[in-house]
Amino acid sequence: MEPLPAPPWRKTRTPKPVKPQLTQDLIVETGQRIVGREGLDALSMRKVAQELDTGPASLYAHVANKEELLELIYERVLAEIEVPAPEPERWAEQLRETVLTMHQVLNSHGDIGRVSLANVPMGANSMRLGEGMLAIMIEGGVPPRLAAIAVDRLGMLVAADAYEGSLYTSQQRSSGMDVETFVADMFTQMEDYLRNLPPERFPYLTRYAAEMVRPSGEERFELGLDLLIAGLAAHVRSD
Amino acid sequence: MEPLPAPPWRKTRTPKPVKPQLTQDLIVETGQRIVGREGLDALSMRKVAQELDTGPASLYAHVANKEELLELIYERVLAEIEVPAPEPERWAEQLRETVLTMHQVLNSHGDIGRVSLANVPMGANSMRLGEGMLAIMIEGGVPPRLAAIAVDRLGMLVAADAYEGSLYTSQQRSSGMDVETFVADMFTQMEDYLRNLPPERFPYLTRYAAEMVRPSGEERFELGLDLLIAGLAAHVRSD
DNA sequence: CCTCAAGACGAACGGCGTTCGTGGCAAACA
DNA sequence: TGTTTGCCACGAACGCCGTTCGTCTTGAGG
Repeated sequence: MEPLPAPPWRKTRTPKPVKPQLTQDLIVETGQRIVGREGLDALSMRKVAQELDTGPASLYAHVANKEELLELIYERVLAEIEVPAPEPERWAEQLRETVLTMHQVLNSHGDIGRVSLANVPMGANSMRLGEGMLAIMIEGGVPPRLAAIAVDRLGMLVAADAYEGSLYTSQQRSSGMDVETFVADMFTQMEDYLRNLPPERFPYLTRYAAEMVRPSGEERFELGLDLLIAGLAAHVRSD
Repeated sequence: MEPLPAPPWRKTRTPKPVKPQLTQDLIVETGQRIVGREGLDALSMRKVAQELDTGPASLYAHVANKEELLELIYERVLAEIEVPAPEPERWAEQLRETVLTMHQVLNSHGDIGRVSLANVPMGANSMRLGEGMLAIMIEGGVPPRLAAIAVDRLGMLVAADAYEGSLYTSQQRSSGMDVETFVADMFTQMEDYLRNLPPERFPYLTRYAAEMVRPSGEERFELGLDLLIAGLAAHVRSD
């Protein structure tokens, strides 16, 4: 049945407010919500469009392509992170806290951190964070050449960790189990696998299976971070 | 025109050797060749099949899915890497050399190293390398708990670096320029970008733009590696 | 009231990983 | 030797994906 033409005496109220106008902000926000809820791999232009009750082609008026959308989401998340003003005596702690905050904020938005591995981020907030870490290290006495590369390596550490973390969450998501039993299951499986390797070829792996498998993602990250900072610290006194 | 039936007096020689029988090895080798030539993103099941003069469905008799194919290629490349028997006095140098060899071998096969970021590798050669590094560190006096996590972090470092490297090569590939001019161009562009940031908000980035941009991928990798090893070394004496 | 640029969007293109069902062939069995 | 049986090859298709083209709508400026 075809819709009748509206009676002319009824004021045709504009049906606009039902569908809030499409803007870049709205698109980025929607993308961020999807990544946070279902992970980076689940983000597609089509899904963003669907969530906004439109077709995928409509997005391209506000966003150049998927890559740009990802960078915009990434930048939006980075905005949550603050960097302290340098206190030279406390440079190591400040650096540690800053990177841990990055790690924590990024991981609280799914695996969005992976983005900085696929594109070299150049947005305002990436620059702000880079500037902040560089300042902390240089004021703390880290040689500038070292500090510059350290910024790069620390960013990589955070990003790679987000990637690794995304593996487990995606596997867990598709397994249907709740997080705790899944993690427990996986741990015991991997530990068993290592422990049952042929001990004559793998004496160390079989012996230290627990040490390989047990530490949580957070412990691993902190330890890797501390190793890096310790390495930096070794260059402060002698220079 | 339909082919005539072959005259019965001609010995019908089996046309087999023209198309060497499909095996897993052949598939993996072909995949490895494609990754080495065009990069990981260019590898598709369809392309492998095409290179073998068949359809994509044929591959699934020998390989469970794309992920398994990637792991098999990765394992095949790892086979080229040897790990030395531990000499406790030289643990740091041995570790450094081993990781550098990993980095170098993996990078000589395109960006195949990225695979270990997307799946936790569990193949024979991954185990062999893990065992080797663990042995070197523990015999050198690194506390086992630390050594176990270090294996993980070092693997991540190599993988993430392969990922980062793949960005530049893919961009360079699509730009059509030769490697050197592309790298030179990109360096000056990034350095200019950093140097021309508003200096009151970014005093350090503008001042140390050269230090941020100049070091080559190889220098960055070695430096990050050395920082990690230095961090490890700090734990050897005191334990 | 007309013009015209910009946003919205349906449809389609070419690609992807994977599955289904069929067909043929060679080895195992009778 | 004749028959069965199980495996491998493969064409076709499904349901995704990012992106583009051309058309339509709409609202602001002249």
